[in-house]
Amino acid sequence: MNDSSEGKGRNAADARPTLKTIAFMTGLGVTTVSRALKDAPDISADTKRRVQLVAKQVGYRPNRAGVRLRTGKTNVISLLLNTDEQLMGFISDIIYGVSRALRGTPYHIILTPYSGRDDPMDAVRYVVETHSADGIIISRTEPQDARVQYMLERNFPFATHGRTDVVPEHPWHDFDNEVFARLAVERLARQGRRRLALLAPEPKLSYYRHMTDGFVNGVAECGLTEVPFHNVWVDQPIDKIRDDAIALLKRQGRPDGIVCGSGASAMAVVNALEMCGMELGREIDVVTKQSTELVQMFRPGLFVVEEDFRLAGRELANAVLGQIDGRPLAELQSLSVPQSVRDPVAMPPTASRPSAEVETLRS
Amino acid sequence: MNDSSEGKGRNAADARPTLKTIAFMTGLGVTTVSRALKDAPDISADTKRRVQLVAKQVGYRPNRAGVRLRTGKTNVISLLLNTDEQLMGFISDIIYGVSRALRGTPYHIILTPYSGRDDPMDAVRYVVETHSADGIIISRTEPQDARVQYMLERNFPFATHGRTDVVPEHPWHDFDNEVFARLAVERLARQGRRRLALLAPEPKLSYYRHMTDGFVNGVAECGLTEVPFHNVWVDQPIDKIRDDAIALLKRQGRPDGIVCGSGASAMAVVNALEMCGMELGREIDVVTKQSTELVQMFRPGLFVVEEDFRLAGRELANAVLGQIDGRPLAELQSLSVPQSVRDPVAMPPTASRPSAEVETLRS
DNA sequence: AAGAAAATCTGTAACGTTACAGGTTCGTTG
DNA sequence: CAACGAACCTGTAACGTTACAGATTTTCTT
Repeated sequence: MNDSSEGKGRNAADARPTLKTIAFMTGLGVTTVSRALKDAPDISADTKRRVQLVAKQVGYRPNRAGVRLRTGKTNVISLLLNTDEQLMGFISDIIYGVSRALRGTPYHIILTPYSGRDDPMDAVRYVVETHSADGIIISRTEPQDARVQYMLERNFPFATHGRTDVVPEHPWHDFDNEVFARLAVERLARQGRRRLALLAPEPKLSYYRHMTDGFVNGVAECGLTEVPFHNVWVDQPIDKIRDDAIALLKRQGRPDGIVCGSGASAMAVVNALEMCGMELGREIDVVTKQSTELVQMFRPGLFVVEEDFRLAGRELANAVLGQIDGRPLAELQSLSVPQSVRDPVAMPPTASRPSAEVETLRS
Repeated sequence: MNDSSEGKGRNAADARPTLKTIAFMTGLGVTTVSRALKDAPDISADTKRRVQLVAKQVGYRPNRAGVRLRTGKTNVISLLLNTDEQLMGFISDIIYGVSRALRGTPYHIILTPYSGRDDPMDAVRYVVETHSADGIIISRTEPQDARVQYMLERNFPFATHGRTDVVPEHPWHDFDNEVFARLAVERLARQGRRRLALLAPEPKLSYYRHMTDGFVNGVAECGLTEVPFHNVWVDQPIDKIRDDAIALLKRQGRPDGIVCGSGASAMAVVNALEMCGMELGREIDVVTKQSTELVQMFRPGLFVVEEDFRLAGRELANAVLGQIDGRPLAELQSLSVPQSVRDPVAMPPTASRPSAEVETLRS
């Protein structure tokens, strides 16, 4: 036994206990304590129990800096966030989901924000180069996403919110925007609407294609007409969306149905309707995504499809963790498929809220 | 010069450069390099320049784990978040503000979420005990906030979103809810409203008192009547708020003006109005806070007061940093005072948005 | 010219952890 | 009874950094 082990460190009550503290208390070596705590095979069951008991008693918690320095493991997941105006709406839900999935694990969540003016690559590079996290979660993926390629090349664990076309494949979670758009179109068709417009995401993003595909196919299958509504995206400033929507509604063959790719943009569209003196549900119907009940509460006349960002956060977190643990790719990819469009709520207060109609499929 | 310094570490191109790398390249000792990089007085200007040049060339970045282990400094600010349903709305803005203020500093943001079911103290204790951050930001303060007392006793740097009555004082940022409520009441009075109700925050929170004080005084000064609206709080489930609001509006002497302590709750209230067949601006007026333009866009008939959570995030971050740097308390407390109520927007599209009418006073 | 002081630089140790390469003890085998 | 192996335990070194207590050289003083 190392006789100086008690003299040096202030093992008194005030300081945080370390392996050394426990080693001293149990009369064991530091190495033994370390191994006992991680249930190594070459430590006797007896010793393990003893060490673990003492460790719990004194409230031992491994020093993250020590572990990180020695092993390189940070026990951190980095959430890369685009902190621009309209994009921040649902991130709180994603955060919630991620933090829920990380509960009970040693992982911390660290935020690495970047604004749209920066190169999104910089943030990724920073985390990878300084190894300031064990895994990364990114969103707003593009079909050929440079960040994805970068991380794949460097074998850095990550998961994306949204699919990509990059090969080889990688962990992701996605909402099925194709199904969303098709459901929306079909619903509007059943309402008797014939001329539909789509407020789509930014064209460079992966899910632009999904959503427009679903929309276009739906329109074709239902024998409807698409009213072009271009150069506007769901995450542009809402003033701009509103103004463009007004222009759209004042055009010659204006739409009698609009599909909105996000809750916030739907607000702008509804605002535009009002300004044009149109009434939701009469001259026109609108289908939108909603991630919080607020959207439909504020505008009972809207058709909505639920998108659960908390679920997305959980799935994403589990995907990165799975990737870190080397689990097979198939388990790390999941698609959340909307099941139906919820009708506008009736004026008499609906007491109970229908449960979310979304289920997760694993590929 | 340590001749083995090149043999051991793989100083090749792939690995991250460390002090040792630079020491080898410059022919100096590791200590000298360390000191040169932090501009220590006992290093010649010449050497400093040389070292710093090389460091920049090779892209040196101090290893956080090394620094943290040696010095105890984590370079992390922990944001404690209550991740319950209605509370998450504006956190993305706070995060934005915090991350903006931390830009260019070595600080990272780490999230420490807790749900309402947990003791909020646990999260604080965890961070303080494991020293997993250099400073903490908390919100939802109570007049005698246990977390504040705990951190004060342990001399742990922090800042609160919301004031407390705890002595000694501590760094905080707050929105002046008293002024908000008074402005709201006065505006409603000028609209000719006589019977006002307040949808206040949870009574145990600090700002419950501020807001009710402002409301009650305003009502008294304007010679109006308060319609009691109790046992409902702004951050309760919005179904509950809506239902209670309906009950309120069906009561005998129902209000003709309502002040809402949050944007989300205002949506519930407006929804209730509709269900009771009342029209915003005719039988009744509503004043609410809005942190995003969406509120008024979606309901142009609302009176709103802007509350800037991004500003709050910035102020809070600067307050913790200031506290860590030992700056005087006076610089670490700031109050954001609303200047006026913005009137409902006219139906013809208002092109330019009036600039935020909020300024920050330092005490 | 000798000594002191200033200006620069450096090695050692330590922060807490774990990989690795031994130790020691004891029971078993031939 | 020597040799072996299994079962357990342990010390050393290293991860990258910085505080500290010297070294060494140069520049003043007197």
